[in-house]
Amino acid sequence: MNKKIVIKTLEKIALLLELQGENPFKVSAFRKAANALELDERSLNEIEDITKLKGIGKGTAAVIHDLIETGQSSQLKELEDAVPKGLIPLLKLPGLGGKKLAKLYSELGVDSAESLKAACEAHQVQKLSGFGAKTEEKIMKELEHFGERSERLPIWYLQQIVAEVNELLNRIPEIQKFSVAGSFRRVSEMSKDIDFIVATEQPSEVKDQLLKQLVIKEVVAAGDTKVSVVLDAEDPVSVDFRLVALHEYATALHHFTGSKDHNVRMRQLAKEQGKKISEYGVEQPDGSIHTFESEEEFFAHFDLPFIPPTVRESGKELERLDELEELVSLDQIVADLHMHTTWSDGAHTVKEMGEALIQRGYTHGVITDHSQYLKVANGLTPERLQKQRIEIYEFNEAHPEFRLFAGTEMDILPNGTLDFENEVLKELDFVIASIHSSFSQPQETIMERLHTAAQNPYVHMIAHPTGRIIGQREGYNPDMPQLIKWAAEFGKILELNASPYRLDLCIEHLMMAMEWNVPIAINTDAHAIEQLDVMEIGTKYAQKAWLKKELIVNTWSLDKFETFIKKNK
DNA sequence: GCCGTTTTCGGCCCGACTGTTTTCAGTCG
Repeated sequence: MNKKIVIKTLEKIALLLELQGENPFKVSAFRKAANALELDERSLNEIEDITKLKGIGKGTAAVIHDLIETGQSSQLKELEDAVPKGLIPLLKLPGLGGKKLAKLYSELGVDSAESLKAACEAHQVQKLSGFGAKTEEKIMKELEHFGERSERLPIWYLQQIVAEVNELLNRIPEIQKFSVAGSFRRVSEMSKDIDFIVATEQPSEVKDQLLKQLVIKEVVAAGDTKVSVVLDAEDPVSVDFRLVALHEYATALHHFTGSKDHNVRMRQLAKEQGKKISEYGVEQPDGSIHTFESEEEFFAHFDLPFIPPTVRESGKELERLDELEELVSLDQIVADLHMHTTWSDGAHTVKEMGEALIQRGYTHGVITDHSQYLKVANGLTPERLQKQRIEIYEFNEAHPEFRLFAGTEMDILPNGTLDFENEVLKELDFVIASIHSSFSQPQETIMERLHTAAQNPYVHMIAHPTGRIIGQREGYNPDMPQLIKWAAEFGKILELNASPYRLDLCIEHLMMAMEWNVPIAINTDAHAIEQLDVMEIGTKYAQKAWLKKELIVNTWSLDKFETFIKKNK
């Protein structure tokens, strides 16, 4: 039995229980069980007693055994019979959870977006207890955009899918080389599908393996050059696999990485030289087909430097070749200025995070746990902050080759004040100010809050300045041109939060910040060591905005950084 | 449903927010 299927089954049961309005703790028990399995590195066969795993008890173990023995879960089947399929996507409507949907279903027979809409239009919904006219109105409004929602999927969601597929492709011995392509490779915020280029001499064997090992909802095409499927994930994802010969790999990768406009521009350029580009190679004036070992060689064939996928967008990049060298790349990053530890809501200790930074070859970093206001995140009081500082300085004594700074991610409170007094802030090496609450205040109020932070002499940086979550929420809608001007005026850093959930600032605002010479810090906001990896996404995203590396604070040397953070003291 | 124990039942993160209510349930992060 495939462990993935077990995990998915437990998660599906949780979802359906939720829709029945079940006890939320029971629902989360199934999710926890799924999570426990996911976190355990062993395969199902290697786990002797599954109930020994924290989070798996009698009930969930029974589901798992049922699944292993019979190949299916009777509990899931029962639930699927009891809960209409059309209700599942409705859980995504903001304001509708399991209980409300359960009520809509049992009282009004709502079982799909269509029937929900009809019930709203007939003003049936507002008659239910717990519902009112406002709720009904809100549901109707949300339903308008409902269909469009899943057409494009956010990078943070696709990232997990890509990681899983990568792992699978790695395990197929007939595959010589592979890479993700398409807009995901270009680090787009949203993509409608995922493309993979696979080099192999045995396409039909690879095809069979793919069809066998992927968790597939629908097979769209299954030939020897292209396998196209819809994966059965939480949000179904279209994935195309292009199977090519090794010598075609570079041109295929380039072709399917796009963008369309970039390819058009490249083909124009080729035509001027009497050549023709296709996914299979470059046709020379004499009709012969030229192929390449790598994309670098491909570009060199046209006397071009390597153009990173991230900037292959409008075609205009071919006129900005001299700027390519100024773009930031991961190996120039020497610091991470925003991360959490077990002192607040992080998973690893100060020591563990610090050592992880050293291992990445960084020269310095800042520990920035949450401040006292954020009680759910176990935010630090001034007293705990002081204790933490001792731990940080002890770390520095033990690691003279590296420098860890003591910082905070301090909340900008809803009432416009800061979570710490200046007395507290001035003891810290680095101060981040962030908004985590009352997103729906009017812009004017939000800007007053941000202004307080921007003009405070002890604040160094504003983190995730808009508060957006890609594809999920807009954030608190600050007046960004104004905030950027303040940052320039008061000498503050603005963050490019590298988490794929955020990528905040966005490209447009990064470009604006660059015009104003505002320094940008690309930070992971890591809550665990593994999340330090998102620095790669962050630097690639910075490339998309053509951000010049001298403006990027974490390419600065330790000396330069230290001079900058001390200048206000 | 799981866990842990002051060992078989109460807590599970918990507080803000919203839209209902008229003291609170459901949702959300």
